[in-house]
Amino acid sequence: MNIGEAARRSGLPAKTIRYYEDIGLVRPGRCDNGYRAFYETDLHVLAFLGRARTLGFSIKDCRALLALYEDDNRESGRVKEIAQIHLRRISTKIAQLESLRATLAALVESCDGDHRPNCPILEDLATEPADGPR
Amino acid sequence: MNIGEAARRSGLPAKTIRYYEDIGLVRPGRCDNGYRAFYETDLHVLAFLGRARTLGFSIKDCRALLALYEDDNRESGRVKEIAQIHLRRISTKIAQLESLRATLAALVESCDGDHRPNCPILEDLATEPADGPR
DNA sequence: TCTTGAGCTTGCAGCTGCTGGAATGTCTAT
DNA sequence: ATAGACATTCCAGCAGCTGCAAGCTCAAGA
Repeated sequence: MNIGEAARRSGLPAKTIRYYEDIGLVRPGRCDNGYRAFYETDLHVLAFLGRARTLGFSIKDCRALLALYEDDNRESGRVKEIAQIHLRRISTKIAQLESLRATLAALVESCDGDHRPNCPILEDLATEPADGPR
Repeated sequence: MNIGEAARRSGLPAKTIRYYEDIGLVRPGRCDNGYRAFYETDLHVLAFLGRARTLGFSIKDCRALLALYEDDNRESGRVKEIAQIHLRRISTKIAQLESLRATLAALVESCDGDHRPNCPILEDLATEPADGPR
């Protein structure tokens, strides 16, 4: 099948599929006219990638997971490990965002938000140190 | 003062300061030798930017906040509005990540993680539809 | 005075993960 | 023959820096 149908069936934009080929995540064949030729196995790979990306795995993670997916002798422990690392990253990110939200919510709360220029939010921005978790 | 000291005192890398000048967020003077010349007001701006970025405001937001910061006739309502929009974005992001974490945690939980190839995580990746919140 | 080294300058490339556009080629149907 | 829907490649751009390279300037030591 051509890239259009592969896109429709995998849920990924054609552009993204070409990009995935560029970086070696998928290897469709080629027809005589130069068009890419996708088979069912390619579709599986594309669906796999779409799902993994939806779950927030990086392209690098996807590459590793895909290699494991295609390796019949894989150890599931390796897969779990990648997923756990990712899970920890997500948790860390959530914690950071929650801390951020608390700070910002307090600032928003403290600001009258009226027509006068007085604004605790700007005061905080101007005086608090810039450091902290980047 | 030179960029090195401005970097030390603002907590921002010199590279970042140059970048901020490039995109017009800060406008230091110049010495005869071509070196940038920072004054206290520039330092205030840099600290302001550092703090705002730490709070997750985009460069675009920072530009708006900075304009308000420098506008004596500002309405604090405008500042509050920007902060509230950002706050909502953060909350949305947190919700997405939490949903992600739940899905991923369930997958991780279901995988033995041993030396055998059997792996529910890979099974999920290969079979669940790729769609959903991007 | 010469040299060394730190600090400054610019410009360009690269990071992540696509996305858009332009110019061109191919297939299908009328 | 021609329209239009597809396909191809390549180049640029998004955010927000960061690293590198080549070349200044400046201050201190031998």
